[in-house]
Amino acid sequence: MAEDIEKQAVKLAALAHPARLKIVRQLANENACCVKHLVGTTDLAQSTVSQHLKTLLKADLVFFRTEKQASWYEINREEFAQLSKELDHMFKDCCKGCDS
Amino acid sequence: MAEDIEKQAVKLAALAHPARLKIVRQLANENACCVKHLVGTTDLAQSTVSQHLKTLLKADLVFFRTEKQASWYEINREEFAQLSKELDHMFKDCCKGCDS
DNA sequence: ATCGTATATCGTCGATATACGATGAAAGGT
DNA sequence: ACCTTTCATCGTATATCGACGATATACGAT
Repeated sequence: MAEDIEKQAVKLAALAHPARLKIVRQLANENACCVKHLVGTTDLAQSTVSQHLKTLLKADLVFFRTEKQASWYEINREEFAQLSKELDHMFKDCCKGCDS
Repeated sequence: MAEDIEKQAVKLAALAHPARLKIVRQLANENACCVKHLVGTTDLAQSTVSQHLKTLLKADLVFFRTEKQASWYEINREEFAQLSKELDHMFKDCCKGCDS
């Protein structure tokens, strides 16, 4: 469970930045985007966007695949659903001592 | 909506730390705790715990009241429910272009 | 082979976060 | 009055983040 907390923190940290939230929204709307497209919608440098995507990828919040020269990032809806559920569970007092 | 994103990011950032997640769990289980008690359960210095609580308070994730010499921090369940809902909404593609 | 396009990574730097101990304020107990 | 308990804040040291430009890599086109 201690590891669970670490992973939760990593996921939450990955989302705790306006630029990454915007990227996630974009991905949610289009399902998948290549980097260039995201650069266009965020007005950040390409290297910065790449960095943010790496953060999201490390947190397993997005999928990655390469197609020709382009890299495609796709939203991982399951992880979001899971995280939302965990958050919902966290604040409920229904599970005193169950440590989950 | 842009402000919305900022506030979301602040809340998520407040949760994006193992120590604060543990504190929140504790608060969820006991509804409210004083600082000393939280210090006991986190093996961090008292000043560090106070600092983390300040972060949670700034993000409106907890309530604060003082009673005698003690400070009581109480979980704000509504904010958690709201955040969970927003997270759930975020990854769904049901709202293309609705920007909410 | 060379060029252009799309990305990732590196190096850097200022800003922010995290931890601690020391100090001080508020309130209760002796 | 004095001491203890409880907590917040300050100062400091260190680590991590977030941004950029520069550079490296991969690959298709010419």
